[in-house]
Amino acid sequence: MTTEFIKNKITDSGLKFTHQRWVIYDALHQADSHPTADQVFEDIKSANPSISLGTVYKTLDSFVQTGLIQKFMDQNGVMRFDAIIDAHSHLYCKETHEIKDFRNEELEKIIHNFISGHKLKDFEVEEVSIVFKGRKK
Amino acid sequence: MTTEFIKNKITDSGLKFTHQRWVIYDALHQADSHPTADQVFEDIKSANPSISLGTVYKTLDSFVQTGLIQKFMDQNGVMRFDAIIDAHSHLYCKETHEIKDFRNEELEKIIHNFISGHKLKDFEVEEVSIVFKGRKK
DNA sequence: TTATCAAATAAGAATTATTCTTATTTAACA
DNA sequence: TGTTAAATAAGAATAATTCTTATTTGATAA
Ligand SMILES: [Mn+2]
Ligand SMILES: [Mn+2]
Ligand SMILES: [Zn+2]
Ligand SMILES: [Zn+2]
Repeated sequence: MTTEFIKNKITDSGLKFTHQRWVIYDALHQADSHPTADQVFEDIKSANPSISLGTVYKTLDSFVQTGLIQKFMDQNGVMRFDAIIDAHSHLYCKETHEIKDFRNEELEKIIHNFISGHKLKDFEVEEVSIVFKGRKK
Repeated sequence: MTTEFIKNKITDSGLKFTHQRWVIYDALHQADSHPTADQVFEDIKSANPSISLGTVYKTLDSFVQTGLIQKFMDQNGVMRFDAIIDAHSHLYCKETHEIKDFRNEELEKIIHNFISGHKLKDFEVEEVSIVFKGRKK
């Protein structure tokens, strides 16, 4: 993922291109876990000593608003950010609080079929969140 | 659900029976939504003016510890409590933040089968959380 | 029934992830 | 290169939850 590619991602979504936005997007994209705002901040602050945590929050949130990234709450009430935007599930480890992606087409298809076949008359489903909770071994 | 029945639930789980525990369990059980600790507190405080919010938190948590109730995080990072302990899914309204139960045996069976058929070698699944996010109409 | 004591509660302080406010800086564009 | 709206840094404010401690209470046994 080149600097130019990231720059285009950001400008295409209608946001000004800034150093902070580049660094934050890059850090999130390279993270294999699903970092919190604070973890992103820790990742980048040694190389960017003047960056502020408030900016990390605000920037991540504008990325969410423009559809560049996703966010969701974890079991501890902390926001987690995800550079992957297409439908996928998560494995949550109750011990380490790590969250790993679980991509499985069959599961996505099963759920999609289930929703199509069970239209609820008083609720419009927009997205489905599936979290497998347990512990890694 | 009689007072005696609630009392037995509480004492059978190894907890002392107290007025606060009775009132809190009763309030949660009567709630059709999935109330927050603060909502439970609001529900009961006019009839129990000396009860404290800290007690509501602590009591709900000991109910969770003994398996009497469940709890989970909502999308806003607020704990929600659920008197229903068997497996079921939830509908989350993005507008009102209401959470409704969605009980569907077919879905539970589909998910159960999926897990049995896809044992992950480095992760032990203990529970599955399925939330349909959208809006009520 | 009454005394005992571990457990539960009330009150308020502390914690912490997140949001808000405001002065300063900067990217985009004319 | 100057203008300006938007972005940022810094720190204060917020709010759900947890923690601390003094007081009260439920369960048990004398
Ligand atoms: Mn919070
Ligand atoms: Mn919190
Ligand atoms: Zn993910
Ligand atoms: Zn429920």
